[in-house]
Amino acid sequence: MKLFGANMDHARRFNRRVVLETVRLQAPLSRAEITRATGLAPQTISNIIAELSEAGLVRSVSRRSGARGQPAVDLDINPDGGFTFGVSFGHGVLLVILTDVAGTVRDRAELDLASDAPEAVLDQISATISAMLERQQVARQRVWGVGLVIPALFQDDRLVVLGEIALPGWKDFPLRQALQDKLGLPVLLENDATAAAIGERLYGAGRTLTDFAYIYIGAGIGGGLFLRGQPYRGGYGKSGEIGHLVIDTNGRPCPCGNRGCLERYASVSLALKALGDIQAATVRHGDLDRIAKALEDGDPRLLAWLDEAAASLRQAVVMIENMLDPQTVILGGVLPRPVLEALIARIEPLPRSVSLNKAADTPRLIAAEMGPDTPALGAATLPVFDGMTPELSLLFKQDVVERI
Amino acid sequence: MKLFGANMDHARRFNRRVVLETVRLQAPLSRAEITRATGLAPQTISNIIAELSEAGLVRSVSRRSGARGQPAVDLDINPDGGFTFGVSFGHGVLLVILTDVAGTVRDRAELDLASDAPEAVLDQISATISAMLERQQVARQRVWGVGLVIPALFQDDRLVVLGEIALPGWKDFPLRQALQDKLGLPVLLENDATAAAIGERLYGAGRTLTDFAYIYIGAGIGGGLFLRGQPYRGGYGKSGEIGHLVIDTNGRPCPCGNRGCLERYASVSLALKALGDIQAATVRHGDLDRIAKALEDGDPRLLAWLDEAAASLRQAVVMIENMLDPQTVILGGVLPRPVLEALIARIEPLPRSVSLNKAADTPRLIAAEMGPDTPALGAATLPVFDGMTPELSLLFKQDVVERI
DNA sequence: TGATTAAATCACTTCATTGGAATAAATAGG
DNA sequence: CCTATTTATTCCAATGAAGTGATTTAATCA
Repeated sequence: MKLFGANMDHARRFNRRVVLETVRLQAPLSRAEITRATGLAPQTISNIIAELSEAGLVRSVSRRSGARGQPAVDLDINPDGGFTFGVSFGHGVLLVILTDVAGTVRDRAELDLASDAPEAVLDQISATISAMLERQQVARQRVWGVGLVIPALFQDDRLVVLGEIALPGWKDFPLRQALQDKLGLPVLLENDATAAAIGERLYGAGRTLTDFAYIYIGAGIGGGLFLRGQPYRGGYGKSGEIGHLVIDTNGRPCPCGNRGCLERYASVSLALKALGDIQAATVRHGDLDRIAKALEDGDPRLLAWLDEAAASLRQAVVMIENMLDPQTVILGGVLPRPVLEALIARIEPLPRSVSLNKAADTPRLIAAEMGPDTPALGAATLPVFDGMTPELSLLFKQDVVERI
Repeated sequence: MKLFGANMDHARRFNRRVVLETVRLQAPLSRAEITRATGLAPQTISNIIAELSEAGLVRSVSRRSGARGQPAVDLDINPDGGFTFGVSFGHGVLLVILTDVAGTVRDRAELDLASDAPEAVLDQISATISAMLERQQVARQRVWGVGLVIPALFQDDRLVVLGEIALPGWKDFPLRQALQDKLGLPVLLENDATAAAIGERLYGAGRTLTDFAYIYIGAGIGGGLFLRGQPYRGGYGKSGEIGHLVIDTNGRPCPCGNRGCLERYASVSLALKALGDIQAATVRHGDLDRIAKALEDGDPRLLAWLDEAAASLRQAVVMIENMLDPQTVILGGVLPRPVLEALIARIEPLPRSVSLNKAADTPRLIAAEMGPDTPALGAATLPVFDGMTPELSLLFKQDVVERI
């Protein structure tokens, strides 16, 4: 265990990030307001803003008027300050999204995967990204990085399989490094749930939260944790495997070896099975629309699944609350919004937990704001988070790419 | 949400703590070794050590020889650098412990509580502390603070009750502030499980760990989390309520309103009930010896309790692992060591979880090292942790007492 | 004994934040 | 319309933290 000391340079970089994050969350705001928000001296803010403007990350938007005194110049994040790609695949579909640092989607491509082989998939990703840069007239050096999301856990960039294997052939493939080498851009690898949590934190329901748990409903169930303003990946990088929380000791057997795991009751695969889809191990194109349609039609098979999923998720929420006492629990994933809302309606009211006593204005369970593109959107936020978020410990890491 | 900027003074205080923590964990070591461990410049370390020696926190112990070059001067923590008190009560007994900053117990007093009224208890604590300072010839200004542990959760220093009330009459009493005013010393309040986790982290089984969960077996069951090298208290300060993890959906009803909570299967109270103690809601003097004796005698009632407790704890461990992927889970509390070991032996082997794939040299479940005085010992570590641990965020807090 | 090696310190430099004074640009009030 | 007031921002020099490079100290090695 090595503890690193701090120096002026660390403080400098940390402060740039603090200012950037403050602007991001509270824009539009003036230099004077940043001063008050950060506790730094006005002169310091002036210097930092000058630098950030120079770098094209922050821009002046307007002069305020109406109040006394010299009118404040409002600042916000310059969307053209940088771009990131978000890539997700694993549902038989490859989704590539180009966003700017303000979180706006600039381009989007949805393709059928040509092959299941790792090399072929990487080629397809690379070609799509190059075409998109060309089409949007974005220079490669203005791209902060590429976020890659796969529905699995990993440790040191290698897949870890618990239970059934979602992606055979990928287990020992050095995915991140291979893509990074091919693209010449920094690549960040993350599991779907954690990426979604980061996305909600940057642009969605978790914007102002520091501590929350994200329950991700995809083909399986995943969990992403955000603790003390940072994603929590656990001692070995595999935290949030809430799909295997045991909901019913004598319940359905699970490939993981236990019985009654959450994932055996609430997942998109199971919803599809309930609707009569036999090959529902992976979620394929159009499946989500089918689920939305079934809800609209009041299909009793879907409603039965909803009830069962809600009952098991209710327990999972209480367990998470009792263990972590988060500010809130966010429920999200690939489900269409109406289905998600129907699910939440059925989960409530929640039973007692430590969260009962908290301020009444924070609901215990809320819906994620990103839509069904969640995996790719979450992926796209990874480089932004990595380059913007102030956490001194980040600055000691060797491989952090500094954008400021 | 307010984000604070850093300045040189923060870096300074942070680095003092980094050096102190490095010495604490790796002593004896030389200035040159600290340089290599922290990444700071030799001159910086020289300056910092000079300061810390001046303040009496670090001392030179010996000159090394045998190697070439100028012989290194080994340093370690000066035990006389500071003292802390640890106070626990709530088992009908008041326990006060005096330790130095190196973690050595200097004095210890175990008293029957004269009364259950808050004011009377505080008077008794205050008198005991004064007498102990007198007896050990320690000046009050050399005391870093007083740690106070009670077997309950709180939010903003006020008790939060979930289920049965352990300490009637205390609910809205401003415990921490009242004791602090009475003693003229900083008082830190913590729940039993988190304090025990901090204690294990500083001096026990968690010394070299950054991420672990502590399962505390007392009258009830509590949990203390240590994540990224810091105690995790949750969004509202009540994390770790693992006594109410649901182990069996259709199990025994719990006063919290749910069924099958862990606390209904594994706790000292239940062990005592199993041994025929009718009034076992609170654990009283001598009860723990009785349990140890029952194990020695092979009392079948205790063995049955052990089996049941082990089965439920086994599930809890797996849930914690799947949710947080900690480096390890530490089982501790007030149980006598042989009983604790018998319990762990019955919990193993653990079923599958994400922790299966981790390095084989780290066991998934280990026993805490502090003995039955755990609550008071954990309490005593609170001021040490608060004054020594390097975490930049701590330095932004207004009420942190700086010892360096 | 002199060369070599490593630890620790001395004198000086670097640089991000800071503090105080100065400047700019609006409103409020007479 | 003019002046006082208020607030935002910037100029300039000061502060104080870590860092650098040369130097001193004290051991082993040959």
